[in-house]
Amino acid sequence: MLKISKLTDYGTLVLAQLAKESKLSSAHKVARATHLGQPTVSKILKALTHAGLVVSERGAQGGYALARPAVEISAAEIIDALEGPVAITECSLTKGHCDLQSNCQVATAWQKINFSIRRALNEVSLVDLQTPVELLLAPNLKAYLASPTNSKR
Amino acid sequence: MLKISKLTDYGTLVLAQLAKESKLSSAHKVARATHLGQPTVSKILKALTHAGLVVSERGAQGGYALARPAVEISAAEIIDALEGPVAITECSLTKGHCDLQSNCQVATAWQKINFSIRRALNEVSLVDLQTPVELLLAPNLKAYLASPTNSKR
DNA sequence: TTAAATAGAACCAAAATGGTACTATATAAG
DNA sequence: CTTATATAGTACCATTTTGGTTCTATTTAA
Repeated sequence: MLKISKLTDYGTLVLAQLAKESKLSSAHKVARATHLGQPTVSKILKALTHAGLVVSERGAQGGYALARPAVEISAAEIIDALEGPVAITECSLTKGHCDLQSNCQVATAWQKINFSIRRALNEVSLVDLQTPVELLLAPNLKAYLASPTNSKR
Repeated sequence: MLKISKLTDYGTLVLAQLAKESKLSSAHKVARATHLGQPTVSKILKALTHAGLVVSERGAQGGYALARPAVEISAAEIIDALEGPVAITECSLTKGHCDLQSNCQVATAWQKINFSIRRALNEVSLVDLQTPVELLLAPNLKAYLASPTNSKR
């Protein structure tokens, strides 16, 4: 269904919350602010830390903070951090019993589409994701949506 | 993981196969040509028929054929047919216990991204998907990939 | 009448997902 | 130096989704 998982969605909330704070925030605090379960928030923050999007400090008065300015955190990175590297449809016939190149080329086509989507997601930053109202897409996608061919909703 | 399911991938193979034929093809025949299991191919063809991408004729000598020229079948339609309507990350807080508009706006952002991806997929036709070698993306995405900012790699 | 097909539903195993729990470790503060 | 607070890491489990099969009913050409 080409959907973003709940975890990733939550992750965005969590990151957006961190972006609002200048100091370290504990998982507990973030959980309260986002209305999410604390264990879940912890899990997410661990993953985000592991991916390098967030830095952590252990011990009392410890917590989490964005590793970089929100502008420098992309949607693609968030997805990667929480859903693992984008697993493109792997050719299910890789085991050698596929002689029809034409078929494999089809698989490659999806891969390219996926790759292009990734590129697009690369251009969307956390700031865009938390921007309230307006269109927040990568420049070219913005233009794409604005083009007459695609404007009739 | 933002991945296209195997079924959808298979579906593309199946559709591409139908595109090669001018007459009706039985599920059995398509299965042989694509190296997929016949029951699986049948299931896929049923779904594609249900979605109106394929027409069917029952009885002996029956089979399936594309309902329209391959150019008029989009990647988005294929995904819709085999994975159901694109289920965007639904706001998990819809039940009313979410007062923080700021959070809900974040959810909306993903929805918009998803929507834009859909738009892009709309511009990719089955013909593009079976085109062997070259880039086969929607015009603006093509331009996007070609732009200097994104061309390294 | 029979064989070749699709239609439709139900079913099942395996994988992915969402969420929780538990143990270990680090650190600030009393 | 002890304790409370906090993250790190792992493992676990229930639920859902996915991939694939099977079975029955129906249609139609020969």
